[in-house]
Amino acid sequence: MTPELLSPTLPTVNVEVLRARCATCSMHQLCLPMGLDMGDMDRLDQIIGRRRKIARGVSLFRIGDAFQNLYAIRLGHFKTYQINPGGEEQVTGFQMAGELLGMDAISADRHHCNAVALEDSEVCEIPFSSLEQLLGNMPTLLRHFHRMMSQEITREQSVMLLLGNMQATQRFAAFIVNLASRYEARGYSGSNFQLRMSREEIGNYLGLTIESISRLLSKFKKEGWLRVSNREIEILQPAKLKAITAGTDICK
Amino acid sequence: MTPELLSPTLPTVNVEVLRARCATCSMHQLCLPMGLDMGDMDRLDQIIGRRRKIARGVSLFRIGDAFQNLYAIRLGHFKTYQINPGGEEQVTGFQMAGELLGMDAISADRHHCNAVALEDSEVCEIPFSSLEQLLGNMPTLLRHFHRMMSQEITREQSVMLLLGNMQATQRFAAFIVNLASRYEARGYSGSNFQLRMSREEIGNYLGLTIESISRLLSKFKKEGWLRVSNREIEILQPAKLKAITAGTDICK
DNA sequence: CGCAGGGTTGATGCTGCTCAAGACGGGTGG
DNA sequence: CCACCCGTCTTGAGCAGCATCAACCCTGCG
Repeated sequence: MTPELLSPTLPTVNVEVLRARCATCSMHQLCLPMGLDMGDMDRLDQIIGRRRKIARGVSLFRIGDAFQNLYAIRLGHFKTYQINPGGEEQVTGFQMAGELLGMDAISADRHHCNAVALEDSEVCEIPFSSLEQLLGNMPTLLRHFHRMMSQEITREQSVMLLLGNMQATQRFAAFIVNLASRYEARGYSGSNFQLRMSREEIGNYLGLTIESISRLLSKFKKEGWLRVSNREIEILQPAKLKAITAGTDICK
Repeated sequence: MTPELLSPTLPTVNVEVLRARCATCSMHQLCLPMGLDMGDMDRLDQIIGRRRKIARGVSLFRIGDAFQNLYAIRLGHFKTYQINPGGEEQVTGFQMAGELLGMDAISADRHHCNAVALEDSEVCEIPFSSLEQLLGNMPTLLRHFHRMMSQEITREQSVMLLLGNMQATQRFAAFIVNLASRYEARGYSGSNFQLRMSREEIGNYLGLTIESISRLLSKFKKEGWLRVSNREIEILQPAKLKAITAGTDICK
């Protein structure tokens, strides 16, 4: 692949593989290998299966699929959603690079949600049985894996809080603030970013309709808290948004 | 303690300790030791700390407490709740015997929610650092622990679904059906049981007010789906409740 | 140019919240 | 034993926040 990049004077190295090692991945400080030394990171690398490209709109896994792998997102964004018996979606989360997908499948050996790429993305396939073996021998990895699972639990608890007792304005502010902080943690701007999801997906996630999201965006724009253009977001008053999220500022 | 129970002709055995072993606990087929052989169960027993009694209304842990232990419920019921910045509670779950408390604290070494006994209860204290060491040497235990964490994730996802796109009637039916199935899994009646939580706690959990819960109970009674007397519940039409939960039956 | 998909805005209505009053049940003290 | 009280629960009336329905706009694309 792309052989023109390989100078003949250099030793032959498979570029794909090189690119794909944990040690050279920009997410290794957030992702599973966090805190591992080089030796351990190599051992982890060895069990990781394919690095797969997932095109926008394509499913990584679906409800009911047999559980084989966890997936670490290298690049891009995903949404996960469940289907209620009436056939309607419920978005349960938006995931970005450095996050792990599929942990809900461990309990029953089947996936409980669908995961779809919101844009062209890349993931690392982590065969769970191999990972579990490795965990037995690598306390640092074990610890970090538990932290990631636990993080998923606390993340969901905060969504429960959001859905259970916040008003629409507060929910939406919380959503924006949450995205901003996650981009910041990844070294991107926390004040300028693009929404990778549609209004409909946001509304579904927040337990609101698409119209409500649209109105909220208009209002946040009118109030001067945000600059909005299509899916482009600029946060103009981060403190205000945080205050609304916190409920300090009861502004409808 | 209770020396009158110890016949002088039998070898002296500490009754408290006997009572407290995993192997003799009625919950060992649901709880952490599930699937362990006797040897492994003994090793697990050895790391387990105190068996503590928690009186009704007393906190097992609070938000911000340093994380030391997970807790397995031997007996009784708990609720977990978060506090939003406005000081209001949001109940995030009700736990019963055989379930594990505290897994959300692994990620940050601090508890993220409060856990309060809904009635006089008993828990086993499981020092997490010891548990993690043990997990490295006991693949079966490791597997089951991951299943339990994953179960917590899927449980919360289904609450998100409930809060995100169900109507009040459906939420409440889902709540009752969920309780029933959990009692059944524990060998209790799935059609006759007592609510251990107040109307207010139910409402808070389901994102509804106490008045709504009260009205829903009255309605379910009037429709002949439930018999209700104070906190005593008898399910008269389980199929109906399941249909409402599933959304098959759009009955408001 | 026309179309499709996504987004915005307005008018109206319903579900569940708020506020208020009263009932019930269990516990306490006279 | 009754009177009283308190917390919990029930029921009713009115209201508001968000959903629903509908029309329209914008943008990209064939």
